[in-house]
Amino acid sequence: MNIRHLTFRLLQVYVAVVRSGSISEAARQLHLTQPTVSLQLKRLADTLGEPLLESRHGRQVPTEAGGELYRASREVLGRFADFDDYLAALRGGERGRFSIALVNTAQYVLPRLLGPYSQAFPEVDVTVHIGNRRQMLTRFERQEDDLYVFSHPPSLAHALAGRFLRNPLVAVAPRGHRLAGRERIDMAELLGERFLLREPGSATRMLFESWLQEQGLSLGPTLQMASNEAIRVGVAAGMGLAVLSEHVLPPEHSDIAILTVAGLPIESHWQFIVRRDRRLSHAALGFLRFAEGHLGDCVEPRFLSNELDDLLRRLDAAPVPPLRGSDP
Amino acid sequence: MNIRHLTFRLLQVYVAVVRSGSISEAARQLHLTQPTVSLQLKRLADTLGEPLLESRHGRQVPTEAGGELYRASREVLGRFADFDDYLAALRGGERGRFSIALVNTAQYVLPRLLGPYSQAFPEVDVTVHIGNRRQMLTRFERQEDDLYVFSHPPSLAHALAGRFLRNPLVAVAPRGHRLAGRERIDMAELLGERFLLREPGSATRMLFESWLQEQGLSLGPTLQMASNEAIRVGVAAGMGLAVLSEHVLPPEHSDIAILTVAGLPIESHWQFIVRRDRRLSHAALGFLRFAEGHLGDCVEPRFLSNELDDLLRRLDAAPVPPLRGSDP
DNA sequence: ATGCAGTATAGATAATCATCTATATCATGG
DNA sequence: CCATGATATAGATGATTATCTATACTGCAT
Repeated sequence: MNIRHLTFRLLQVYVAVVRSGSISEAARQLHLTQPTVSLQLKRLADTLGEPLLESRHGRQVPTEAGGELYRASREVLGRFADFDDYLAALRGGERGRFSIALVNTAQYVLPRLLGPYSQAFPEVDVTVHIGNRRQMLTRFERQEDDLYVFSHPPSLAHALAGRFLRNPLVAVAPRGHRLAGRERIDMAELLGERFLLREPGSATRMLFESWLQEQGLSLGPTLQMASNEAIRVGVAAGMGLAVLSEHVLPPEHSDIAILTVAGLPIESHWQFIVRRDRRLSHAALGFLRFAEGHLGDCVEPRFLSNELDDLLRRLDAAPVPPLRGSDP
Repeated sequence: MNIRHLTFRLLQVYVAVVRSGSISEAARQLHLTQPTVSLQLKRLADTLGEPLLESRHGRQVPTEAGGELYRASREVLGRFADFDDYLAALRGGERGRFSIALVNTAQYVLPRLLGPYSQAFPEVDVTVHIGNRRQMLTRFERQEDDLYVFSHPPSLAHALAGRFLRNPLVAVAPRGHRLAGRERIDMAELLGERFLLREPGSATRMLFESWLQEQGLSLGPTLQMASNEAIRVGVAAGMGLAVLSEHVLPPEHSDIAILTVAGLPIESHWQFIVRRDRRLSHAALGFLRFAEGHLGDCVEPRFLSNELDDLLRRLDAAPVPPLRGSDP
């Protein structure tokens, strides 16, 4: 038996004949002419090198070999029908996997979205990578992930972006700070104090520093800590002041005060970034659609800024990369 | 996904690529050129409508859909490899089925052959049909069986025959019969006695009657019984005489005497008959081969008359009917 | 940067396939 | 025995496939 000439179509035809017990009837069912089916059967029997059917009392009945072929065919066709279902689920975004890379600060909010999403799509494997802005940029350049969350995206030459959440940076001080509660503090009044800063490469630090530069200000003494949490706790403990994303503060933050500094909060937005040169996994697309529809249910209204519909529209329009996929 | 254009060959190629992680390497293994394999992959991805491979660090790695396709392909190819094994077993006669139709009298010997055979080929299903000559002729004409055992075959226009066993018909009488033990009895001396005969349509009866006709004799009173066993018991009980196949008599038959009538035993041979217009099942062929080789171990030497080698040779030479098989 | 190994694309060709119509053969049930 | 429905065969055709050689692109290692 030469498997090379074996076609799934051939098996389908054969199964139809065995089922109906008649070549002509199978031809009708398959919308083919009777000679076509006859010939297909002959080819099939030729490639297998065994007779498959006998006509008994006018009905086509499988021989010994034919019976086994029928069983094999049904299994095999069934397996590929399953595979087809799998593909459909994959395409519908109900199944599959995607990876998303978050800038550190975003990890305080994104779970609010990812939680309900993976509740709704339990068959999708999500991998979340977290790091500071610089690390995310590296991942982005190496095309390691399906989705990225940045506040300020890198060059959008090969990517599309869609804002979805406001990310205000506020100045914080320990609860009992002398300026806590005062209106319209001037930033210059704070420069003498020690500031707790994230590491270079952090988006929060980058935004803060460029804002300072715009104002023509520069900081006094600083202390560097590579984690928002550590900084928050540090501020509460009186180590100094800081500028942090409002998302970092717990809803009730009795040990920390937000200072109403003129010019603050620094407004920025988180956005989903999608590379245009990498085929977006169906699951990732499904997640974006989910985010577009359910963002309002997952985050506080004051942070809402959902421009994902626009992103999705542009993704639909984007030229699809070739089917074999490209290098990540 | 359009299953119509899916080929087993295509899956083989795909599996080779996934296994080796390289298109060029797969091409080498398959004795194809690299562009051929590239193109096959493209076609495969096109018919499935999903990218299947991504090149990661220079290796071809399946995507989500590709991984599932790989699993499906392996299962499916494995299933057909099994089917191929099955076919091989079928062709080797190690497996399958055949039916054999025996003239009544032959049922006393054939089990000696069928027993060891089905011991040796436990995977073969054998169906044995038993009846008198007339019934066997009907089955033969309707092509209902793979093999037939006759003493005198019907027309051999569409069949081949091979003798394998002597079938002497002897005259039997109850133990104490007046002629028991006498040498050279003349048949005429017995005609006054009642003869127990099989039914018309029986081969034994036919042979006996045509022998009588040759001798210019005719029987006196008769009694008809449709079974060799019944006749044998009847003779032992003194109901009359009979002419029976020697095979019908048990090895020790103290209650019955064989009369040494001049011109008896009537010599005949059982033969296997194979229709030439019906494709012989591999299993049946295997049985004939087994019989040819093991007949000597299974029956008493004095009955041996093995001409099956000749039959087998002629079977090999016979033109093979078309693959789809013909009507039984 | 340079070259190599791997991959993709283009263009060509012979083979095979799927499919048709038309016709012959066969089997079966009145 | 014949009419009818089922199957096989023949011949034709356009589409698809398998496969090649030649060449272009691409990314990694030197």
